Amino acid sequence: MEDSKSKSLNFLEEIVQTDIAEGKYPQGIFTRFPPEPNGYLHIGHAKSICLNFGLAQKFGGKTNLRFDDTNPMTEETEYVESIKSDVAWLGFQWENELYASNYFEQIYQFAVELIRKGLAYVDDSSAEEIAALKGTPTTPGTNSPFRDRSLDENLALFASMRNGEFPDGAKVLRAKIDMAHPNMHMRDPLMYRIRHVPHHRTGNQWCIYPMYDFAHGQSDSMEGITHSICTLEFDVHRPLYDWFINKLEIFPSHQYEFARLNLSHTVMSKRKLLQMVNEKVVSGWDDPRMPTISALRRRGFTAASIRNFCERIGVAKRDNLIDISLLEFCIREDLNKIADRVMAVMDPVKLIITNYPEGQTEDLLIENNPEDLETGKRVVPFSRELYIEREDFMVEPPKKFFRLGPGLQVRLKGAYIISCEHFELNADGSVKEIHASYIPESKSGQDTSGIHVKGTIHWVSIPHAIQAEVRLFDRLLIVEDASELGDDFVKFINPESLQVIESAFVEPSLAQATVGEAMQFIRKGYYCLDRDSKPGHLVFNRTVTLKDTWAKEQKK
RNA sequence: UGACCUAUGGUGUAAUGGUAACACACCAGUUUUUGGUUCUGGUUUUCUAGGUUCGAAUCCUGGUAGGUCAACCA
Repeated sequence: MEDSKSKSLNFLEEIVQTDIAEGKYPQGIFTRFPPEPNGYLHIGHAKSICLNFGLAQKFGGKTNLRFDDTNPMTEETEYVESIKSDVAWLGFQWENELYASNYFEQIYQFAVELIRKGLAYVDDSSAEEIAALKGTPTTPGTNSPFRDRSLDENLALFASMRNGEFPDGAKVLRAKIDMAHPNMHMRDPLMYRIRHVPHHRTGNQWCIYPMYDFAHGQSDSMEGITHSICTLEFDVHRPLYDWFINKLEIFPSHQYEFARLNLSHTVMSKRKLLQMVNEKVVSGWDDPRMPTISALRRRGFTAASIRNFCERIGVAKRDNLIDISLLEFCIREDLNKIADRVMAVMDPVKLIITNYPEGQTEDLLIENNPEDLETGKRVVPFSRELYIEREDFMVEPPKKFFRLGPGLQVRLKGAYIISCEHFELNADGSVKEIHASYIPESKSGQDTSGIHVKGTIHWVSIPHAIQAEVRLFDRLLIVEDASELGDDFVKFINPESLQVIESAFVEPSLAQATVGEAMQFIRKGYYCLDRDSKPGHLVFNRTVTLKDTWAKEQKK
C-alpha cells in the first residue's frame, strides 16, 4: 500500500476501522452532519463537518446532510440555505439532503409503538411540576401521578394531542424508564411536546413535535447511519439514544462523542455570537472578525485552509483550546502558494526620485508569485514620484534597520536601488517628503551596479496609484480563553480587532481585482477584495498579516 | 455529594506493554530583490501515590484536577 506509512488513525477512525474489519457493516459506513437550522455555521461546525465527511471518505462510506428541525420556534429556511452553501463551499458533497421533519409521521408511529409496549405515557403535569418531580443529580426523582395510565387511555390521549385538542404545554408524552436513574436523562424523558407553531417545512401539519432525544437517534437509524458522531455534551444522552433504538428494535446506529473545538481569542457559542450581532459590536454574522464560516470566507480564508486546520487540530475526547495562531499558519501556508503578489502602501509618505525625469513613466515587469513562476509577470508603472510606507523611513535609523534613512540605500521592489539624499518635515515634525536618487544601472533583472542592499521596500507610483479603503482585522478578543467570561465578554473585545484605513494606495493592476480574490500585499499580509467595493471605491480585507520578525525584534 | 467523560512540552495531537514523537508557537542560524518563503538546529513533556510486569504514558486501585448532566432547546 502506498500510504502504509500513513499517520496513525484518530480514535474515531480506529472505531470505524475495527468495525469494518469485523464485518459489522457490509453495506458500508454512513455518517451524517446534523445541524439545527437556527443559525450560521462556525469553525466548530467545520470540525464536525470535516470529521463526518472525512470519516466516510476515508473508509468508502457516505455522508448525509440532515437538518435537525424538530423545534419550529427557532428554525428558518434562511438558515437551511446558508448551511447548505457553507458545507458546499467547504468542499463536501452530501449523499442526501434530509430533514428530521421528513420523518415526523414515522417518529409518531414509533411513539405509538412504545405506548403499546407500555414504555411511554401521556403526562398532564406542567413543566414546573415535571421539573419538581425530576429530583437532582444526587437525589432520585418521583413518579408522576399520570405514570400508570392505561394503554388505551395513553393511545387516545396521544392521538388527541396530535389532533390539536390541547393547548401548548397541556400534555407531553414521556418515556417510562426510571425516575431514580442516576443519569438524569433516563428519568422519564420527554418525547413529544405540544407546539401550535407553524414549521418551516411542514407548515401547520403538526402541532406536536418530537424532542431531540426522540428524533435524532430515530433519524440516524432510519437513514442507516452507522457512526453517529457528536460532541461530548451528548455523552450522557447515549444511554437514552440506545434505549429508544433497543426498545423500538430498529437499525442500531451508534453514537460516539468527541471534544468540541475551542479557539483562543474568540467566542464560539451561538449565544455570544448572537449577542455581538445584536449589540452591534460586529456588523453582522459575516463580519470578518467572527468565527463563522461565512465571515472567514469573506475575510479571505480558503476552504482548503480550513480543512487543513481541522486536520491538524486532530480529534480526541479532552477539552482543548486551540491557539488561533495555528489557524493563521494554515491560511498563510495556503495563500503563500496561490496568492499573487501586489504592492499597496497603507500609510503613504512621498518619495521623489530627484534624478528621474519629470513626466516619465516606465512599465516594469514584476513576477506575480515567486513561489510559482508559472503565474507570470504583470506591468507595474514607475515614475518620479512614489509613495512608500511611512514606517520604511526613519530619520534616525537604528543599526539593524534595513530600510531607508538619511544616507541609506534600499531597493524599490522590482525597480531600482535608491539612495536617500534628504528629507523635509511637516510643522508637526512628521516626515513630509523624502528625496532620493536612483541608480539607473541597478534596474531589477539587469542590475550591473554591483551594489548590494539589505532591504527591499514596496512602493506605488503616485500618478498611477488607486486610492482604496483597507480594513485591518485582528484577533477578536484580548484574552486567550473566553470560556470563563460571561455576558460582559464584550469588554474584552480587542479594540484593534478592526482598523479602517480610509486612504491607502494600491498599484493600478488592482482595478481588475474581483471580490474574494486572494492576494498578497508585499511585506504586509494577505488581503482580498471585499464585497462592499464599488466602482471607484475599492475595499480590501486583511485576511492575515505576514509573519513579522522585524516587529518582534523591535519589541525586545 | 450522584452518574458519566477526561488528564502527555506553552498549545494541540501521536506512541495500541518495549528508545516519548509530530505540528503550531518560541529561540538561533541559512536562503532570499518580501525582515515573507525555504532549509537546518535548539529549548520545553507523560497529574499524583501505590500495584501488576523483566519492562508502564499505556493495564489495575486510590487520590487530585478539569469538564458534562437536573430546557416542553439541540
